[in-house]
Parts: sequence; C-alpha cells; structure tokens
Amino acid sequence: MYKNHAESKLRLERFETTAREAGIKLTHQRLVIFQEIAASDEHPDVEAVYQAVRKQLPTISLDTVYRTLWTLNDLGLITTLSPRRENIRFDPNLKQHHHFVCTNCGSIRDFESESFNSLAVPMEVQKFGTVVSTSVELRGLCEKCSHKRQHSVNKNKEK
Amino acid sequence: MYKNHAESKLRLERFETTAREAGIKLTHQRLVIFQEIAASDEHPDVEAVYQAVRKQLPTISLDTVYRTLWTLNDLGLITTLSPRRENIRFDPNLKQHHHFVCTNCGSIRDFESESFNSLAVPMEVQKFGTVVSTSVELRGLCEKCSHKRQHSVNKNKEK
DNA sequence: TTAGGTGCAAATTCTTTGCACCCTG
DNA sequence: CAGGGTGCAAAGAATTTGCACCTAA
Repeated sequence: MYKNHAESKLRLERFETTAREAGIKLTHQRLVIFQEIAASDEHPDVEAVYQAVRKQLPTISLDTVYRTLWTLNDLGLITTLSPRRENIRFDPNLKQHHHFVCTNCGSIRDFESESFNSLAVPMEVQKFGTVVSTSVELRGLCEKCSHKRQHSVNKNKEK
Repeated sequence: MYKNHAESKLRLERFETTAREAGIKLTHQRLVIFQEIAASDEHPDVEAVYQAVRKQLPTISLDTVYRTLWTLNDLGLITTLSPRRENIRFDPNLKQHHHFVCTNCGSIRDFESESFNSLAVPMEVQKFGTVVSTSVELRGLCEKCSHKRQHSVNKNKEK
C-alpha cells in the first residue's frame, strides 16, 4: 500500500517547509498523520486515517485527526476529492491526476495521463465559468470486487 | 433553472412505467419529489429537494425525502454523483454526461460531449479493474462566484 | 515562557429507524 | 381491505466545538 520512498520523503520535506512558513507547529501528531496520508496510495477517509495513526499513537483523538486534515488541506498540502466539506476523502497527490473509482466498494485509485490532462474545454462549458482544472473519473469494478461479485452485492459500503 | 418540458415529461413517464413494473406505489409524495428532481438542471442534495418539495407539500417529512431518493436510486431512475452512501447529491440525468464543478460554492452543471464520452482507457488503468463509464469533471469558478470572488471567500459552503 | 495544539466530552448536524396510522392498488 | 408508504419522534452516525492542560519553538 506504499508509494515509493523518494516520493513520500519529498512530500514530508514539503510539509516541513510549508508548516514552518505558515508558522504552525510541527507536532508529533501532525507528523504522523501527514506521513500516514503521504505514504498512502489510497484516498482514506477520516476514519481510515484515524485507525492507521492509532497504531503509532494510540492516544490520539479523532478530532485531532479531523483538525489536522483540514489544516493540511488549508495549507494546500493535500486536497479533498470533492469540493464540499461534507464529502471527505483526502488526496495527498498534488500532481494533476485522474481517478478510477470502484462503484461497488468505493475504493479510488490514482493514475496519470498526459492526454487526459489537456482535454479541450467545450464552448458550452465556458459560459458556466472559468475552468481551472480537469480530471477524468473512470468508474467500474475493481479487481477485488470483480471476483467477489457473484457472492455479495453489498450496498456500496467499503469499510 | 428548468430543463425543457419535453425532457422532464419523458422522465416522468419513465418513472411511472418503472414504478409500475417494480410494483411500488405511485404516491403523491413520490410524484412530487420525482418531478422536482427531474425538472432540475442542478444536482440538489437532500435538503434542497426537501425545501423545494415543501412548497407543494408542506407536511412532507424529511425522512420521506431520504427514503424516496434512495428508492429512485435503487430503481435506476436517478443516480448519485458519488458512489458512496455518505456523499449525497442526486442526478436525474441518465444520459452519459460530464460535470462542471464550482470549487467555491460547490454547484455542479451538466454538459455533454461526444469526445469526452469516448476517451481511451489507459493501459495502466486496465489492471485496476473493468471500466464501465467515463466522466470528466472540470473544476473552476462559476459565473456567480467569479463576480463575488473579491468580496467573500467563504469556505465552500453553498447553501 | 507562551501561544498554539491536543484530548476529552459535550454539542451539533446529518441520516436512519421503529411504530402507528394512512392511502394506493 | 391489505400491504406498502408516510409522518413523527427518537436513535445513531459523523463532524465540530469549548475548555483545561500540554508542548514545540
């Protein structure tokens, strides 16, 4: 479940620099939370981050995880998969990228694609507003769910 | 904010047929809720549907709105914008389409595009699973928010 | 040393459920 | 008139907040 070391080390350095610039403290909790999410290839929700972080910091509280994730988001160190506060899944990947979403279990995988990065914005859309970024979402069944398919058709619950 | 009449009439007919086939009752509440969402060009959340429907049925309860929307979803008459139960925004547009999302206020507009419909699935993604549908999400600032921008930079709250 | 950060518990908000009554088919 | 559907109120989740203590800088 881990990205290559170089990438997550880079992310960590960026975190330290940005935090210092923003004048926020590099607490133990923040470091662990950030490392956890930066090392991840997935797009964990708050609960998933909380569970993972607890392995290293058993006394951490759920609200600290919430606060820290929003702090990281405000610092621009991670993004969320949806623009609204309610729908929270965090994404440590700041490079332009695209998503494969499993419609059965809800898991999300990143991928990169030059051609998807540079899609032409249709005329029609230009009257809606100004486009800042473009991303493609491919929906389907992930490997795991393709296999399980015949047994259980659950109601889109991953956890 | 209303689509052309023909389209929403078509949607209504589909609703009646499908409901009859599925053996569920065509209650007054369901009709009003479905019409409200089918006539809409937006992607309302539960609260928005509730408020709109209350104008016609002041005594309707919020839980009926929830139940009805999930029923419509299960019947395949509407879809949600996210595959997970938590993140609810409903979409009455069953045609393949794409979204323009305002990162400031969270509003979402549909648009259609032949070329976006038929993007080639990258090799890399094929190992994640089977792709069933493709949609493009363009993010940016909508007209309204471009104008308001200098005054208020709110925290992604639409309502 | 001290302001910002954390943990805890309580508050708020969002969504679902149990149950008695109602209405479509 | 029977069974599914609704409204209400209460339960359950998810998320945020107030406050006293703690710790990085």
